[in-house]
Amino acid sequence: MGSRWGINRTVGQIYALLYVSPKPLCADEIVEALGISRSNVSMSLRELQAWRLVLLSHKPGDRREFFSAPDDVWQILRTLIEERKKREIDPTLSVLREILMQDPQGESERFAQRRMTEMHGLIEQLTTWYDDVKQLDTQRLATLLGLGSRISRLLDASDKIVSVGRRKTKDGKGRV
Amino acid sequence: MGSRWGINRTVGQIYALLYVSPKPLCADEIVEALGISRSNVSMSLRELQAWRLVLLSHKPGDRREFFSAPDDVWQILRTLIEERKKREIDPTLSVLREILMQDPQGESERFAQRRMTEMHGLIEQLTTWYDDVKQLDTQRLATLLGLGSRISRLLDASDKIVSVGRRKTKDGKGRV
DNA sequence: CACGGAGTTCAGAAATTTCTGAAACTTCTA
DNA sequence: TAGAAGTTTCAGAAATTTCTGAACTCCGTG
Repeated sequence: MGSRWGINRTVGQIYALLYVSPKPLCADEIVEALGISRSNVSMSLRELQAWRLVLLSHKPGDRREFFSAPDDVWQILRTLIEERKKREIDPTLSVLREILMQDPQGESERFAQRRMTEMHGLIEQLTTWYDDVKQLDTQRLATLLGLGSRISRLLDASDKIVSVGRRKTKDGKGRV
Repeated sequence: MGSRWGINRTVGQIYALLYVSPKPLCADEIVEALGISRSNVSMSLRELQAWRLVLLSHKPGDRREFFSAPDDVWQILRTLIEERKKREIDPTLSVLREILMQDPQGESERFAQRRMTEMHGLIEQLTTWYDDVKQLDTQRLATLLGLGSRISRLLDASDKIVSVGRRKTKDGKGRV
């Protein structure tokens, strides 16, 4: 299924298996379930650990390691996004910053820099927003999502809250 | 640079080139600039068109086609997200739905279905939210992003707006 | 209606990514 | 300290993806 989450096919398969499995699995159980090599499982689990997507557990008197996915899907999503940001967005941002440090040579360079400044600004706005929003607990996040189209009306109200500061709002409608 | 946007390296390079280029380019100019084969450029441009990421233009008395990226980065982002959703999220959702139609056989199947229901719910919540938010014009979207951490406080206020309906809010603070 | 420039197609080559088996390593136990 | 059970590593094999050159289509022109 969806193997375009920044991880490869096998890793995805293993994670899907752990996700739907009612109890933690050990490496050999995964080998058997998916028909892939032991070493592949080992490397893939290592990868999942690097992504902090799996939980490790042990049974008393058993040396094997058992793996499972977190219970909370929201938590999984948060981890996934956090890791992707770390691996993809952050490096992109710093490359962009480096380029923007240099002085542009000639007209087309200037244009290119302007464009990259725009791109940088966009990404930075998004990550700033994300860094804020990720602080919210899942409950509130769900409320925010559920708000949906009403968000627009609310925005108008917030224009006032923000611009007028702490003064009382007169109504919930807003302008435009 | 960032070639993990669901498109391949060359396509990314070409798009980056178009993005920073002050004027539309024709296929041969891209060949020359990037040192890749004509056929590769042709196929990559085709791909970019399929993603609706490029604009096509012509010069009078010239049969060649000229390509460029939209001026507005926000618009580029919107298109990118929309297309990825169409290609990745939507198919995932329908596969999930299909699976959830079937009756689970046995205990572990039941568990698996519960898990998939959770996943389905999560994705649906996110896409519903997205479908709403994408209606907003860029101006408002920027405001929403800029709101950042204040969003939390606002959420508490919105609890009231939503639950009390259209009545006037007493202050912008909220509780907690 | 043959020519040439522009664009496209596609089979195989090249590059990249992923997977495997065999050997090495680690711990625990007897 | 030998060995059993589990895990890890890694060089090369296999699979997949991407790229290319050569042939082809599609116009408009002289």
